[in-house]
Amino acid sequence: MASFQSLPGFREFYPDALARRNHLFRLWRQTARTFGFEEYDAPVLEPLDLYKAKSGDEIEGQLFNFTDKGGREVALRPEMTPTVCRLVGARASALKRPIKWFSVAEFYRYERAQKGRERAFFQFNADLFGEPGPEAETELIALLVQSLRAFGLTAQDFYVRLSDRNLWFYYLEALGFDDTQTRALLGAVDKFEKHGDDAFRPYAEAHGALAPERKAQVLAFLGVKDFATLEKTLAPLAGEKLAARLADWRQLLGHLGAMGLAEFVAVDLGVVRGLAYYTGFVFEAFDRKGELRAIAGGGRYDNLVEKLGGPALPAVGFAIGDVTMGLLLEQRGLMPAFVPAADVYAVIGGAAERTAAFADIHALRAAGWRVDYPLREMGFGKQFKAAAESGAKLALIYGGDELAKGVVKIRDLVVRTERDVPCGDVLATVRDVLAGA
RNA sequence: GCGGUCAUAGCUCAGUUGGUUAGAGCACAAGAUUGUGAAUCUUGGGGUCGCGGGUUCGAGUCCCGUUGGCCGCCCCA
Repeated sequence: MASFQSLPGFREFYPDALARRNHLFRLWRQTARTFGFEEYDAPVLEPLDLYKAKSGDEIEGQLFNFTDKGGREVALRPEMTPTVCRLVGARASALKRPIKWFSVAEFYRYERAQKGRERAFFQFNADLFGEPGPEAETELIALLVQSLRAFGLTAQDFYVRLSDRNLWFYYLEALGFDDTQTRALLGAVDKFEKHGDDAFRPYAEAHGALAPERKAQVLAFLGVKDFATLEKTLAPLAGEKLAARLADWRQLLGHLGAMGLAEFVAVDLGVVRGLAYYTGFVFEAFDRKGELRAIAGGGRYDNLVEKLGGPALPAVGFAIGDVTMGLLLEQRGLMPAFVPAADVYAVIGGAAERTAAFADIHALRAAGWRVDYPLREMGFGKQFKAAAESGAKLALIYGGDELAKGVVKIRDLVVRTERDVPCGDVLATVRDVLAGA
């Protein structure tokens, strides 16, 4: 047993685990690029104030933060949003619009590890800056859906719940709630799915118990699960803002439908996301069975770039975490088994043959083929076993008999045939055989 | 931060009311096998039984503490 353990919530990636992680990264990157998003990265360590400015002082309890040797208050990044807002804000006037950026990065949160939650984890973040209309949400939600479908997940496996904090504000304003009450009520809505009526207790303590008819109206809106019901519920509250907002909804749902993504998107006003900085559409991706934590979350945050010192710049973004995503893929049998496979395995007779083999081995590797051979001298039987286990398609046999004739024996390990090839032709022959296969 | 539960080999686990030198399967390695394939047989390496303390003639086993894993609460950007 090792004397030192890794820290709680920090994972070690042995080669098979890293192969699975890289599988996520590879398809995330590939998908983002097909949507025209560009990759960026930024420091892992940031000023503590960057996160306090965005989330308030209480965030400090959830951060890996410390004072560095220069007396700076710093924190390991717990998320990418403030950082990307700073990057984009600093060059906003020089960046071509729309700004479509993504990153794959590790984050750190000082929280208790649980299923689907670690203290160090990776996220795929995608953000679109500079577009105030629902065209931005269309792009982001389409990218989110495709980033999950790319792994083989279907509409039976996951869906995106779509909601709108603006509509909640309009609705509650029309019901006569002021801004403070509205924010408290959104907190209750956020918790309602999990806590039921208890979710309203903090509101009641601050503002007095809700009148039964008011509560019924809140619960009715919270329970809206399709667009027709949404329109019907809002019909009595006609107004210009509301009409324009419903037009945004129609456009967003229509465009997602045109992309063939309707079955992945569910209207659900029960989602508001706890974060106060979201300003419009919000969305979360969940597994259909409801067994796991959220797979992804995102929404519009039109005020954040300015709040963090940049120009006013509308933005929409989302993040997918690697932990829940990995669990879902394992559950659905969609995580491939990654077995490292060589292209060529060299079977080598003895010391003299070894010297002759090295020229070919190195030349093949330099040409891009993965070539393995036994590091130490070994019986032929064992070498052929190793060749088979290496996954190689071809074995190159450097035996005394062959070299005496000036040839190398090439064995096809799949169909089990052999032929002699002149020593000088090995590279060309291997290339022909492997390229043809 | 709070509560529950668990911890024996790389992995999955067994280990009797406390009793000699802690076991199995898988995995890994060597041999059978100095020229042909995932088999088989034989053999081997690998453990301060998470860590620390206590009770006892004697602790993997009982008690206390601690660390870590898992589950739930808080939180979840």
